[in-house]
Amino acid sequence: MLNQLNPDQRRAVTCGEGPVLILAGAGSGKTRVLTARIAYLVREKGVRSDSIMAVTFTNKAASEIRERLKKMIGPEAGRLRLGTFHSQGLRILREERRRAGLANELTVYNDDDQLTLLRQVIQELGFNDKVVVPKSMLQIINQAKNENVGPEEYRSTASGAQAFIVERTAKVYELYQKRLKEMNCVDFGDLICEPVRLLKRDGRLLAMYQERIRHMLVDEYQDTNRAQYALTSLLSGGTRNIFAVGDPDQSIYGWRGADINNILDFEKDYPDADVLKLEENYRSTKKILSSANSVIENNTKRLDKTLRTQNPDGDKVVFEECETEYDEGRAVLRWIKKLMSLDKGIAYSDVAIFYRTNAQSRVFEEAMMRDGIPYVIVGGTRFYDRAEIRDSLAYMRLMANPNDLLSLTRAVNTPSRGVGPVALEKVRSISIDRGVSLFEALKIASDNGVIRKSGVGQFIAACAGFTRDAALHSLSDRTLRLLEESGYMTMWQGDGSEEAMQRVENIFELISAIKEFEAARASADGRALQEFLDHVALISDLDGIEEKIERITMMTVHSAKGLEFKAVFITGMEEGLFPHSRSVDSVESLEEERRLCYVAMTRARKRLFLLAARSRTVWGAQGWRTRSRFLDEIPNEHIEFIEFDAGKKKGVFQAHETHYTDEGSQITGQGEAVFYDDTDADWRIGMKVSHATFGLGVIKEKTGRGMEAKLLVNFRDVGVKKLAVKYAGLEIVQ
DNA sequence: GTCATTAGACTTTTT
DNA sequence: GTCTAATGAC
Repeated sequence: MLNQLNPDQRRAVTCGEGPVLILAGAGSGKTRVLTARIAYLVREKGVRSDSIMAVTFTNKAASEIRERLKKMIGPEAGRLRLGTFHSQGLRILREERRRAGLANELTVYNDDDQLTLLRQVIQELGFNDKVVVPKSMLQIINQAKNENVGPEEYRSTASGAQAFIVERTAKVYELYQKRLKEMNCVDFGDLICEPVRLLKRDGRLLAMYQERIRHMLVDEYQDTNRAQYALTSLLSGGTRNIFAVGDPDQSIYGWRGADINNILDFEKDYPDADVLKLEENYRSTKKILSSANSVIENNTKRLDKTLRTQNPDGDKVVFEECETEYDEGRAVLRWIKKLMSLDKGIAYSDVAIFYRTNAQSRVFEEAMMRDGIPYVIVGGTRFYDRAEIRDSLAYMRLMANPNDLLSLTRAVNTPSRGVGPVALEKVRSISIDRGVSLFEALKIASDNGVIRKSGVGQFIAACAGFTRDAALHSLSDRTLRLLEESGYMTMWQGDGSEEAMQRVENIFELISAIKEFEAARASADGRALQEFLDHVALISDLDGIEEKIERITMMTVHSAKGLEFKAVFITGMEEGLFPHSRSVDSVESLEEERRLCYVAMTRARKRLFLLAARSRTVWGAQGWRTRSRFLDEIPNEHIEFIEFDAGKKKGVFQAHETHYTDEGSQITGQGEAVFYDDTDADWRIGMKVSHATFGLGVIKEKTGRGMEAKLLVNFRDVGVKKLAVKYAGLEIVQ
């Protein structure tokens, strides 16, 4: 096992006890080291595998580590405490509930559920949701939870002019937490915060965990937030055997509360820590790697680290500037075809298209579809986010947790069964008065005529059937029957529209997912429902990528982390998109964008293509673009520019399949030419111009077209001026 | 209470 | 250019 590692990797794997930080550059064998370390501890050091906890950020990473370990240490691998932060947190919460003698009912809310609950809470408190905006509240509460700040502590931050606003937000936060608790629900943030709170409050519980966990290993340490940091340091506090692996250059989740200081300050927190670097890259060609290195070197807040490789030089990085986003799609398509014909060793599954925002995927999807190139889009609208799936899950969640008000509200009134806000309020008060669950209260309300409509009777009967048959039938069968007998399926089967049929199909796909889940479980017992719901709450689409299937992969740059492909296309290399416009006003967020770019570039093994469009339609309006500053950070000797053909600039462009009628409506067809007003192309944001009296300047903003355009120009000597093209007599400076 | 229509927001990234 | 939430008519 150790023979397959290089000296640095071997040193990392075999280092002694105590805190260890491994700074592992992209493609340097990070997962391999983490895996080998666990195997080393179990096999060479005789550490019991159930005393090792290893946390990752994605299920994919966790299962990859588990699979590798199965090969190295056999069935022992199954006893490791290995999983995502969130799954480990949930496990601790469930263990604790069991210990406290509470029911196993616990529902994990995602951000949609959070938002629904927040809207209710804001209304209940009598706030105007135009002033107390649910989305902002969600953001503030999530952020507080990332930083491990509870409602009381949040309230104590109030001071000065902001005090009133903080106080108001604290009220929302407080009631939100109260409602969650009443319903036996937790949100994503709670999965980390709540265990931390429990461990801090209960010294005996903490001692028990610290006794149990002898070794803690953390993957992607640069992406941990304060709460996750607290959790890992608490749990590993007994032995201080914390083995953290990460790369500060790949920290891309600052917006989600990741605190890059957790890794940068590791040596401060653990002065006796061993810090080791892995700087040999096994993935990319020299040209790709040094291009990526020269981009990331522009960041100021870095730990000193330079990746090197013994791989061949490879081909130059290609940068192609296209006219529009549709041309960008065509350019990628053309390159893919070219790659396939040139290199017999390359398969569709070796190719990936990356973009900064999900909205960009559409054009590529259309391009691939037109030419019959098989593809898969990772992320975007998730399967489990579709309305019909969320409905079905609401039925299931209500069965698992009869106090889950949100799921009850959704399920009981989909399809509508005459239970509006008024009836629900009655149900709620029955539940409080008689001390019964919400679902029980619904039954009572239906029996004594508070709710008259017959639909509710059918609903309750179907639910009762689900519970009654628990011992006789599988979860998947019962779920299907629940959806059929309650009248939910009929709701969609009624109309024969394409859309409704798709929805029914999706529901059957959910049923097969349940079947699959049941088959993978060792035993059939009463916990299947709860476990399935936990499973879907904590998975993402990324976990479902099947690598062997012959198709190209399209995804956001964020989802690409941890993956690698022979050929990578990074699209939309434009200012405002990459770096994103919402990230350019602060150095911190700009540097995060640059790290994101670095992550994207280092996914490529053999070929790297960068693309940009000179004009792009955003929010339904076309706008001119300047190319990304990151492109200028790559040395010229590594890059091959395929610039937009300047010869075509004057005159007429051809060969757009989309064109516009006089009324402005869009027609898609072929063979029609589209004429561009070439005077319009003369003025682009970022372009250098010269004025007779003001001198040299750069165009900052533009309204209008061609000679009618009005420009905002930042002159080198005299500052920003507003100019009308018609009168200004500007010249373009090349 | 229900349904259809409209207005508005949204598009940075996700466990 | 798409989806959702709010609104108003019945």
